[in-house]
Amino acid sequence: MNSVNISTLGYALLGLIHQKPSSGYDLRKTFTETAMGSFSNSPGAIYPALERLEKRGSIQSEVEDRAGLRRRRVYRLTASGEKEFKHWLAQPVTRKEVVSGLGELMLRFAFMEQALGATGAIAFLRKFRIELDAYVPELKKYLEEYGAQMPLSGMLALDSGIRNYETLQQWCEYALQKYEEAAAKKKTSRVRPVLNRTGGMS
Amino acid sequence: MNSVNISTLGYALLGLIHQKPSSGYDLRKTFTETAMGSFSNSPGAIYPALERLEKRGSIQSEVEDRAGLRRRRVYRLTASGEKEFKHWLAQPVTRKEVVSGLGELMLRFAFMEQALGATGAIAFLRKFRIELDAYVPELKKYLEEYGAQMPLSGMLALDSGIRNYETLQQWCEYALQKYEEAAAKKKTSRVRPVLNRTGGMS
DNA sequence: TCCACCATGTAACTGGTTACATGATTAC
DNA sequence: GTAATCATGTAACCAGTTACATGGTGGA
Repeated sequence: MNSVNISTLGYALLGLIHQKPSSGYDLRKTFTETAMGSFSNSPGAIYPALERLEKRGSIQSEVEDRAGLRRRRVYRLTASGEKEFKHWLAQPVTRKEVVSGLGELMLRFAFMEQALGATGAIAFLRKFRIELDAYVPELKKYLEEYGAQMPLSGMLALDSGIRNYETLQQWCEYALQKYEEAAAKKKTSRVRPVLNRTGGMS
Repeated sequence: MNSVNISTLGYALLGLIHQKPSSGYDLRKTFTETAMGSFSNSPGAIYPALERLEKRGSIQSEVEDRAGLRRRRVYRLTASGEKEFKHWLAQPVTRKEVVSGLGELMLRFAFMEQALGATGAIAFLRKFRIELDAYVPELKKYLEEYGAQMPLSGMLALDSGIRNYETLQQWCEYALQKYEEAAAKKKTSRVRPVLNRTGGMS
């Protein structure tokens, strides 16, 4: 538990390593090949970030020396790293993040279930919805007040932002519903619920 | 025309100064009070950014010494600054920006009309739509392929991203329509079109 | 032989964050 | 006199970008 903060990239790495012990190369591949493309896959970002995390004691590495292939340094979470990761996940959704940190917010949510379970995900969604419900009317009011004196493209840009937040509101409802469904299934069948693909995701 | 690149914040400043010559304090206020809240309003970001822009010759300052109030340094665009600004605006919409630079993209659009006119805005929207139309199916395919093996929250996070891009597609249509309307009005009435507020923005 | 892929690093640079410093004016 | 607002700066720190370096393995 060092004093310096962990960056968004750092948490993304913690989350992926939490899923499965990985090497720097694995992580880079994840960033290039999966939908996490918003993160940089450059070695100059990832390897130093891993070093920092190791230095602060959140992860620890082990060199895997396999015949043939080049040795790879595989990282796994330490107990304190897992604690930090969960603490990050459990952070309440703030207004500030809703305004300018949506990416990190969604990252948190993506990792949430695996580390905090459905309960954590639901709590997150509820708080998120509250913040969205407070923010959207403000944006609309702003558009109404100043829209007329803006050039059309400025007005439309603002409108685009509002639409995005409204879409998030709808998404919150949808996601909460999905969790309710999953909970109901669990209750009746006593079996780990399989994803219900009816109704079409997206 | 220095060699170093201008950051997103730099372009945001150029755009605002292009609208109206401003002091650092004015610009900070804009970031705190308007919908441009995603930019930092900290003096440690803005004043150095203004200095850099001035050093490279994109803006130039003049100290306004008004009786009573503290002197303020007011910046305005130079000819070369305006050229750089317009060049940035005219940049084609790339896949990369669609994936991880949406913020800058919308910033560009917001400033577009005022500097490049409706023609520029329309060209932007068309290219944007093409990139979105190419990207959205890829995301959906990815969700279909890997969604089942992801935890529900991961799947939902991805779904949220897809919804956002779909909303942008719809927004593109809407925006293009608005520009067509504006063009039609201009043609028939030969008057600078007033914003049509019917149909409800957002 | 040379390319593609596996795999890890380093070094220079730079822009943004946080926090502190300063000082004038207006209103209470 | 003191708080709020106007107004501009500086300094330490740090993370990420770009680009380069290195080297092993397998296949064409």
